[in-house]
Amino acid sequence: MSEDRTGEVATVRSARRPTVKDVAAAADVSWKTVSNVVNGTAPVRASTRERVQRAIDQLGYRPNAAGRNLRRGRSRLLALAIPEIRLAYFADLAHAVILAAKARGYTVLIDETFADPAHERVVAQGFQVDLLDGLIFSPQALSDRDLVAAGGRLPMVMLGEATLPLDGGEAAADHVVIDNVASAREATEHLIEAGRSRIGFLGVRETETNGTGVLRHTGYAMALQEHGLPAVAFPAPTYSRPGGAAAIGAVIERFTGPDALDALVCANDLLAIGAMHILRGAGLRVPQDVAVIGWDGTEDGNYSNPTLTTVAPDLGALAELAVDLALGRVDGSTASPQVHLVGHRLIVRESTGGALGG
Amino acid sequence: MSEDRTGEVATVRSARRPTVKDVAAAADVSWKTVSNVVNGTAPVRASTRERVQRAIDQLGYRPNAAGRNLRRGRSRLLALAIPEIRLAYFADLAHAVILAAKARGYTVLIDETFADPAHERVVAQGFQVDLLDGLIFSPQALSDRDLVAAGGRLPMVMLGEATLPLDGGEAAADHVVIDNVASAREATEHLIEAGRSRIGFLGVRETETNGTGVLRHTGYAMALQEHGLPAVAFPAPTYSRPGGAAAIGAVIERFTGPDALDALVCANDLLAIGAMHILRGAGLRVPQDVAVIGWDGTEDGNYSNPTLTTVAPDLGALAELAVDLALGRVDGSTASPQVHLVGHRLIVRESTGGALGG
DNA sequence: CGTGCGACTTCTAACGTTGAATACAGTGAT
DNA sequence: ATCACTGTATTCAACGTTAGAAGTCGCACG
Repeated sequence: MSEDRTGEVATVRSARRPTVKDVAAAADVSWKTVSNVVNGTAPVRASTRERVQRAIDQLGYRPNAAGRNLRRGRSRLLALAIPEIRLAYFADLAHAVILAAKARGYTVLIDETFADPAHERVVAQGFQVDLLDGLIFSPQALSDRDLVAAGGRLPMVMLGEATLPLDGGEAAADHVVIDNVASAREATEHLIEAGRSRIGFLGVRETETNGTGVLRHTGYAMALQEHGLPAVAFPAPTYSRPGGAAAIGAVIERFTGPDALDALVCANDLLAIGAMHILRGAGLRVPQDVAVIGWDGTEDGNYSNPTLTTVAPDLGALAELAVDLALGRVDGSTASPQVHLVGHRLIVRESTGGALGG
Repeated sequence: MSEDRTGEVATVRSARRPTVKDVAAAADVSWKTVSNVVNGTAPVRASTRERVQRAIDQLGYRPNAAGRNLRRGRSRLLALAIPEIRLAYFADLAHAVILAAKARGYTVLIDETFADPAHERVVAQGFQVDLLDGLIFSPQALSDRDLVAAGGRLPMVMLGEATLPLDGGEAAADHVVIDNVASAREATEHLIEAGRSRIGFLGVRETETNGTGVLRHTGYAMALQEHGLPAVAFPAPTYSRPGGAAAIGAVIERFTGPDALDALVCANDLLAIGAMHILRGAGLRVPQDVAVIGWDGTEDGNYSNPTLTTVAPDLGALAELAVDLALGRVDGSTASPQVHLVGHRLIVRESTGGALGG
């Protein structure tokens, strides 16, 4: 009850940050008792606990993370490495990962790799300084073998399969992905059922041999082949709106004339939106002249004009699984690395003939 | 030259993480020399440095952040607290902050507050655990006086003026903002020059008395008053696409009939896109029937249909200034808190009669 | 030949925290 | 009164790093 005269629970600010010892002195107990109060490590008499708590509030004490981490050997920090946060899909992903991590008492640190191989290598090694408990990685430039080879002791979970071995070989690290081939088949079947027959694909990249784009293209090609329809693929420089615009701008003549394409499967929503932008500029109507479909289920597509049909991954499940796998390895699990599939669903909207939607 | 037999620069992985002492043993030098090599603290002979470096690479040694931070009293971590990363503006902002921080040797940790007052208070106190060197905060629920009062010893920089005192009083913390009143006047003038006379505003919020939305509304109202035109404001539940859609959906009759509004100033791009979505659903054409303008300069607006006129803040400058201010206070500057303005520009696109654009 | 310098080592201490082991009451049973 | 016991509270040591001081060694230079 030795409140100071200014009354209330006044926060006292001093130059130096208070340590557990300052609190101990203020509460007239040993610093270990303060630690026990903070961490619930050992039983503390109610009256003592209150006294300590009051001192903590008064001094504005908060445990120092460096000291704690050093002692505990854990930082409760997880990094999420993605190509670029401005891409809506990765923002959605980051959001889901942040939530999943927070639910488990972890904090997320975001690293943008810009698909730079050198940077990805540094990330795989754990950021030059040993700070993290785990890493969730959405690589773009390097394969998972490269990364695991470069990699350090850090528990690492991969997202997307820029890195997935096509040959069915064992994964070098845990992966969490949607079934890209299957979803691409569904998406393409959807267009065929809607009566389209000259269906293009946008989003292969020269530099990739087994990435997401390649797998989606594979599913697309399988569906077309089953129906005896012709396939045609267009490369995209980047998986972005400008990338989609540039790619389609370069081949716009394929959408006019007698053999004009009447549908376009795009490797993601951004490419689709960039493509639609150019199609519109060329006087083509979506979906009347060209049906368009994308991936990722970003909110954009629900408000675009026309609204965009898309394959939406179950990001919540993906993030939770990724975080659990990473933290599992933090706690010493040594289960052999696996590829884990999470769900997806096709959301039909205007761009393939669906309704406006909400 | 005591390479092991497997040759090359093989990465050796052991159970325990190597420490500076392990490296020292491997390189046959004192641990102090290793430290000197890592930090460049003292001159080391080139040959020795190489030997140490080889040991570092071989063992995969990376300095332990906890130990280092504890000793140095710095973590080189900065937090960016924003309402939600999925909102494109905040993703753009995060990107800019991450870049600016990285250029200064800092890493960014992102916290989503969801505009929750309790959470914002915890953030202002520095996250329960003393981990950060500084905080860049885009508050939504609380005023800056609340936050500074709740706040701890952490250098804090505010973005946006959910918190800016209207009375011209001294700021309680550093702020970095664009001139919202002026930019709103420009935006509104732009519509007036384009011949619009019944101009609505979307994006006031009941709970705010001096936030961004309020300031933009102020500039809007000033411009209309100067031209003797009537003003009408619509509240928005959230600054999001669904928020904009819901808000305009509720007042859609104001856009039809004899007194129909012919322009809409929206407090941000997301509201504008949500609004355009509903207008389209109601059979109204943008810009022919209603001109629409937003804020933030997000990429969406450059690919929407129609493309969206917007006020784009200079995010690069904003982020750099914010980071510099935060780090300045880390290094002990005690300049009195100020409001710093950064530039903005009006980008005219289709939604107010401009061209399609790139 | 000593002096001075560069390169390195050794030693000490400290950052703030917490697990383990230990001390100390007070209580109740014997 | 003695002993064991339980509930509290304390002391000790260690996590990995780096700053500083002081000392060692060899070599070049005056």
